[in-house]
This record gives sequence, structure tokens and C-alpha cells, in this order.
Amino acid sequence: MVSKGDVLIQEGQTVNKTFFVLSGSLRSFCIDKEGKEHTLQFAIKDWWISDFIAMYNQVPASLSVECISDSVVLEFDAQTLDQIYAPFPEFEPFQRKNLERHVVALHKRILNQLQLTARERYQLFLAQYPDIEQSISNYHIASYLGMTQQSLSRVRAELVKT
Amino acid sequence: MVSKGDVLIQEGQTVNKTFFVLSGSLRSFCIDKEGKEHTLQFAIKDWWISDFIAMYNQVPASLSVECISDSVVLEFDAQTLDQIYAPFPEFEPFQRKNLERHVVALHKRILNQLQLTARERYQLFLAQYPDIEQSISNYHIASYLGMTQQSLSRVRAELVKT
DNA sequence: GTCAAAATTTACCCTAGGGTAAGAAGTCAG
DNA sequence: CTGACTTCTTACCCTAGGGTAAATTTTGAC
Repeated sequence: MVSKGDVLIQEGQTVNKTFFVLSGSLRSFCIDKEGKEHTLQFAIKDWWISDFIAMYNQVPASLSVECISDSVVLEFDAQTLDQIYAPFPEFEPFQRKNLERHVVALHKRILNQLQLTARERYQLFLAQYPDIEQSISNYHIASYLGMTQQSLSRVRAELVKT
Repeated sequence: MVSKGDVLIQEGQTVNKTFFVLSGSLRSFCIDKEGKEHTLQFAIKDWWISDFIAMYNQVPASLSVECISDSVVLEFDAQTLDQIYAPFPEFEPFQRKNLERHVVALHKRILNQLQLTARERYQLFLAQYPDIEQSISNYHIASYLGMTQQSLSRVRAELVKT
């Protein structure tokens, strides 16, 4: 059980944990040189979240993972997880499918970012995560979609009019 | 052996092939509703390329894979590859590492797109792929970095001045 | 080489979205 | 309910980068 605002991974630290979300919502984000936050990922029920760049490459975290609403998560140690594969080889295909799905999701996101306008990205976000929207602040959604909260607010105002 | 301009995967078709590059260069891209191309991925020596969205999800290709310069690639059938895991379980961790690296690369790309300017993205691209640049047209690089070729040209002109 | 076709650069103006800041609306502790 | 704090909206102007198009350079076939 973690509470809103709790930081599970802090930028700069070594990462050997990954979290599986049972309930609630979290996000991973970085802070750029001007102090602006950029959300890489949201995680809700049944999603994994961590700083995968840091974990897979064994480098200090460039991301932070923060709790957006009170959540229940399972914490896994990366090393322990790595050792699961030897005694339980049936876990391999499971994890492989997971990674494949992750790659697909990321490819889609990159393509969307390349070809859609701010407005289209927001509409797609609403369609994909119809329920996530209530629990997540405007500001966080904007930083995930690659726009300012002011732009998102403008887009929302336009959509209401239509 | 495939020649410059050859299309290995065509948007719309069913995808059950993935390619491993021995030499040369290829790219995967989509065409948006206005007819603009967006490059999702380049592949050079030792990289894999396909339409992973289509292959993993068993849906028609939204991407095309095209040969940028004369190349030598190995073609793998997705089903065959899937069946390799049973007799050769040692292939699993290998593929898992591959996917993990892929996820890391995609995370980095998304973060770069969120926080860097056009100029910074181009400079980073040059640093990451110092040799790729000669063999790939300006137009393709621009469509990968999420800007027009005119913008890229402007950025390059500025960089020469400095 | 010569010519055509393609790629790149440059120049012009234009627009989507950013920056700053002020106001409005929720949210919540007491 | 009240005041403090946070989030969201609106309004203003501004800028990075897009669109169009023409000029230039590069490439490649013959």
C-alpha cells in the first residue's frame, strides 16, 4: 500500500526494483534541464512500472516513479526476477509476450507523436484510457502527451464547444 | 540481397516476416492521412526490422519496410521463430535481452522527443549514428526526428555557422 | 561530358502551440 | 463556513517550426 505523492523510485538512485500495480495509479517521469516534467508512462491495474532504462542498463535512474493516487503495488527485485527463469522456464514465454506488448505500445506512441496534432493525441488518449482521466491531473496528462497544460486546457475547451 | 528501393513489407499486407540486417540499411515508416511519411525505425548491421505492431498483434501492416541502400538481410518467418523456443530454450534469454534493449531504446526516444528541440534531436542523432548519416537522405532523417526536411536543412545551416 | 530527375537549400509568410500572468474554480483543513 | 492551497482556464503576445515555392546542388543515366 502506497499513498498519493509517495516516490517509489527517485531520479539518480540505482534501480533494482520493478512494480506491478494491483490498484491505483502511478507514473514515471523525468525532469529536463529547465525543470519541466515529462511523463513517460502511466501505470494502472495489471501494469508494470519502473525506470526500465536504468534497470536494464544498470545505470542510475533518470526517471522518478511517483504515486498519483493511493495504490497497492507488488514490489519485485530485478535480480530475483532474473533468477526465476532458471527454475521456472515456463515464465520465459510469459515475460517475452509482456515485452512484445510493451514494444508494440511504444511503437504506437511514437507514431502517434509523429503524426497527430495536440488535439488528436488528447482525443486518442481519452479513447484509450476512458477511466484513467478522472484520477489524473490535467498537468500530468499534458506532460505525457507532449504539450503544456495550457494547450491541453485550450483543446478541452474547443472539444466542449463542438 | 535486396536493392535500394525494394519494399520488403508493404502497408496493408499480413506480416509474418522479420528481417535481420547483415549489411546495408533499411527503414520502416508509415504514411499519414495527408500523405506525409513518418519513419519509425532505421536498421543497420545487426538490427532487426519488421512491422512489429502487425507481427505481434496479427493485424495488417500499418508500416512499410523499405531498403535505403543495397543490403543483405536474413529473412525469418515469425511462426518458425516462435517454434525455435521449444527445442532451443537457450534462445529465450537471448530474445528477452533483445526485447529489453528495444524497450530501452524506445523509452529514450520518447523522452528525447518530449524534451529536446529539433536542433538538439538532430545533434543527438548525429552523435548516436555518426556513420548512418551519409547513407540516409535528409528527408528520411527529418521524418524520423519529427520535423520537415526544410527545418532539418535550416538546423544544419545553423550548425555549420557555429 | 550532357541532360533530366532528385535532393537540398533558401526565402517568404503563416500557424500550432509555448510562456507568462492573471483570474476562476475546486479542494480541504480547521 | 472560511481561508489557504492547488488546479484549471483564459488572455495576451511570442517563437519554433510548418507550408509553399523557387533556386541551387547533387546524382545518375546515357
